[in-house]
Amino acid sequence: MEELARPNINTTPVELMPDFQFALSVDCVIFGYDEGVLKVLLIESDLPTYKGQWSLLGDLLRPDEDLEEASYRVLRERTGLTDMFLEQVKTFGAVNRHPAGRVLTTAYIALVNVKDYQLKKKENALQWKPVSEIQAMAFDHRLILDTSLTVLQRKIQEEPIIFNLLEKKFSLRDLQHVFEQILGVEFDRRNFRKKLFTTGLLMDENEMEQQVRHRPGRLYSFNQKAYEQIKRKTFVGLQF
Amino acid sequence: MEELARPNINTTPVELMPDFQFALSVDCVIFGYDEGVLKVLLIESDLPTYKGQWSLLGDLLRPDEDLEEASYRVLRERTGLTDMFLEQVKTFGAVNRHPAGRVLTTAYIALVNVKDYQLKKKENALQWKPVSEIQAMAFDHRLILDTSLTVLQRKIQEEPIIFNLLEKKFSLRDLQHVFEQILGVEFDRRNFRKKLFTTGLLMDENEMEQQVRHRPGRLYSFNQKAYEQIKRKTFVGLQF
DNA sequence: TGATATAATGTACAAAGTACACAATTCAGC
DNA sequence: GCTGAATTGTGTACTTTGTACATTATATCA
Repeated sequence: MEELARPNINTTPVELMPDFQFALSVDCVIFGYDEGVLKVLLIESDLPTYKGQWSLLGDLLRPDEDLEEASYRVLRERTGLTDMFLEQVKTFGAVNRHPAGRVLTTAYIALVNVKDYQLKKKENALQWKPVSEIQAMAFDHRLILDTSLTVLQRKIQEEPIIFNLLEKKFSLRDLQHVFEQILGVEFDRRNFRKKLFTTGLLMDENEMEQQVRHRPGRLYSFNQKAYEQIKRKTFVGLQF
Repeated sequence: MEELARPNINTTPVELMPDFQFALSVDCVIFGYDEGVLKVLLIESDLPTYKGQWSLLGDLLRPDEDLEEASYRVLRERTGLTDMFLEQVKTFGAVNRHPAGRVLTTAYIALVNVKDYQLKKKENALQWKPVSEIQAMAFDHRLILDTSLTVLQRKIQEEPIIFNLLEKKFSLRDLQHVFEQILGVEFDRRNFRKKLFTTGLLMDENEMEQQVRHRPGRLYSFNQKAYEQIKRKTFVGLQF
């Protein structure tokens, strides 16, 4: 029971000025699915310590800005996209994680459809890198990426967020391949279709794939309304 | 694409001094299971804004301290406990969440066995409150509590962390009741037993309950070694 | 028109989840 | 020492979900 008499921020009025000595940043782990491969959007760092290494897209939090707002801003400034799926993952607070001083960072996962986003030529330092090919990264960004990928793997099994990686209309083959890429497993095609159809979350668009060099498949879209109705019945069960 | 030329913390060497103007805190949502009820350890606030309202246990992050370390320190200082289950939940960063200035807070969930912890008389502002009876709280702590409870509900279904709330040796009745308290559902007793036994995570202690006014039940403990071996086979399946 | 690539479909079996009832044991109170 | 109250411990039939697996159909390309 050390230091119990010390003024506490939650219980005692204190002058905080000497405590305002941290910087905060947000880092966005922007996932995209492109040509059958899970990729993440990275940028080359110019910091002396990490010259030429890949880094996540992030920026400092501003004094008048919510954390959520900051992550949206980074996404918007870097990709031009708005309205993408974005969710907080974790805050990384190791003392020496940033060479400029005590900077803590809150990581966000974003899921974007790479077809909605064309890389600007001016931003040639930005690159979609296949997740499986990424080696070392600047700062603790490799740890952040690994953590985010684990969270993504869990979340796509619990909520139908994976559709954010695909175009509005998609084939079941595409859908299955995204799952397989992210989870690192393979599904039986017939069982996968059966499972997905029984969720009731797929809406038949009555259209076929175009310009494929094989028999075209039907196109489906995510039925948001059906999901809103289903999701109230929260699942309870033990699975460890 | 606003402000792309602006120096960026991840890519460009910048002088950060003017950006170090945030304070950080950790807040611990300390759950305990006591006499059949899920409780959380709270403290009364003395801040003028929240006089007399209940608040989570938290403290300011120190300049030389990892986030994790800070949350362990709060737990240790307040409860005298070490080695409890502790896990980060989320960081709350609304601009006006703290009256003293721009203070962001990272919430941690802790699971403790209340039998290990006896409230000190000096700390009479501390109290175990049944989660179901908590109304308004100081700051955004009600939001933090609600978020943490949701996370706890998810996590106890995915990992065998619930044993942290019980004594080393427990009856299946106790175990079932903790699950039911946290999840807000009721299980069939026979099916619950069957399910738990087939996990292979219960070790029969060959002891019986003492001093109960009914037929005593067998006591079990959590088999950590069995879990270490099982958990490699990560489960894959869709359940939305 | 033949080769290649993938779509679409169903069934049998195994595993897991669910619903449900009765005898046995301990203590408390008389 | 008997009775009532509370709870333990156990099994089976049924339903639902998951899994393994092969054939025909349709489009493009050469």
